[in-house]
Amino acid sequence: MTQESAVRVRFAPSPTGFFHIGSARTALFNWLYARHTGGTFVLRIEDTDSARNTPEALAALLEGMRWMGLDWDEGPEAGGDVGPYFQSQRTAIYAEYLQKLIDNGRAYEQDGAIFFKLLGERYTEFDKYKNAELEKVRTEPVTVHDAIRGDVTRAVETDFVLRRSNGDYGFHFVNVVDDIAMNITHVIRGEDHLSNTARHVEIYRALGAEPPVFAHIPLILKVDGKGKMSKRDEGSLIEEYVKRHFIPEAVRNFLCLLGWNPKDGQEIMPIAEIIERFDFDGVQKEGARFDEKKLSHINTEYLRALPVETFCWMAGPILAEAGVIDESTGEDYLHAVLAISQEKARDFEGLSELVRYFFTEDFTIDSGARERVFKKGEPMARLAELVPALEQLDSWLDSDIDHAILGLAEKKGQRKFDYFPIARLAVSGQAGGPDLLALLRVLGKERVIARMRGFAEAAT
RNA sequence: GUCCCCAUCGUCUAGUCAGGUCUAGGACACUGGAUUUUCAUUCCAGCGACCGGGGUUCGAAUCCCCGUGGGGACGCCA
Repeated sequence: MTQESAVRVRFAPSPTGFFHIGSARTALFNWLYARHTGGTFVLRIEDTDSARNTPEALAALLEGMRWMGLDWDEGPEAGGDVGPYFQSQRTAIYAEYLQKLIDNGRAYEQDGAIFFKLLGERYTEFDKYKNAELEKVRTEPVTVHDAIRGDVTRAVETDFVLRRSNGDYGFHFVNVVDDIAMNITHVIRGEDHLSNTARHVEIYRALGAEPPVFAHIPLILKVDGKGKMSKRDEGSLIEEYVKRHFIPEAVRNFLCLLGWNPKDGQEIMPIAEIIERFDFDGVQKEGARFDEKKLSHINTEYLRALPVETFCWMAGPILAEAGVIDESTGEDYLHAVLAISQEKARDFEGLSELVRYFFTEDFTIDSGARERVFKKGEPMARLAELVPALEQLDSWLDSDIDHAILGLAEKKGQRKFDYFPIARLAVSGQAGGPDLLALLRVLGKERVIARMRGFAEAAT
């Protein structure tokens, strides 16, 4: 695995300003394969469309890659021997390869554009889809050897544009030229390119180059409805998960599982293990539907597994951003709150609401929680008994509080847990949250007594 | 419309390539129960699928064909 290999894969996005989940997974699979084989992962920017390619768009892309933990060996900021890694800077190379095809007799000019010339008998046919008379070519069908799907045979029957009349080069051409010039050995890309591949192979052959190994991975489909997930769909942008404070390793782990699996049911795995086990044999052929419930589950697992120090370090900025804490918040107190909250949290997105009452006296009493607590027993009576009992305490450890409540219960002929729900409600306004004893301890005696008194007064 | 790819629980999937061990396994979600001071965790149980039809075979989720369904490609977009 760590052995050097000749494998060279590439991820060739066109910067649009967003990092689409499908692109992210294509990048991920390429990266996994490179790391698995000890090969080289190349990042090539397909920025031929100058109109929509901005520095911001590129930055967004690179940021997304970094967030996902996908490091590239060659490309922007990394350099490499076969650059430049921006298509916009490679026109001289394209011109050179195009000249080869012209010299070959495999390219010709028409209406100011340069077309690729297919080999075979020509005839004219009315094409229903394009609703026009078209010149078609009876070509020898091309068989593509796909590492995931096996042999796929498809014929290309119309000449296509290599260079547009405005001087820009077409996608199919530059894509192949770059892959040849960059010595790409494995092309791992979305299944939407499968039909284009025959065209690409034609170009390889015309250029006298050996086609790489192709591996077409399944597409990510909409959660509901038809078709593949597009940038307009909810949840389709990596940026969204960044904003919602998902754990990048969790998102990456989830994406690995969309279309690939290790066959033994293992799902949550350190990336090193996934790298070791990743191969084309485990890649699915069918499109996969994006299931955010599962993503959330994996994210929660990662969250709970975080070392408490890491959890605190990650939570701080999020709580600050939500206005739950500020510079005046004590380090130790914050740490204590987070330490008892981590196991109850599902995600960073909901953490702020989960812990808000720790940091303000201006919290509300949840009506649903209130209803539940008041459903049975005499909570107000219990609360009235509780306040003086707690007030007497000199020491405020979990065990001290526990003993006090237990003693009180025995004296009053109640059960210990007759006091718990109302205590929690009075100090937090909630019916759920961290372990009650820990919660009271962290809140501190003063605050607990004050809140309980306040609650009792408000109720009368 | 033409061509290409695909087809197991609601979803992600194992099993398909090398037919029997599959009364089809796991995970998410959902439901119920146990534990529990709340919430959650954990544990147990339940729900739930081989798209249809033909064939081949002693035997098919697995192989073949047709149908249907889903996805994709058919730009002087990438």
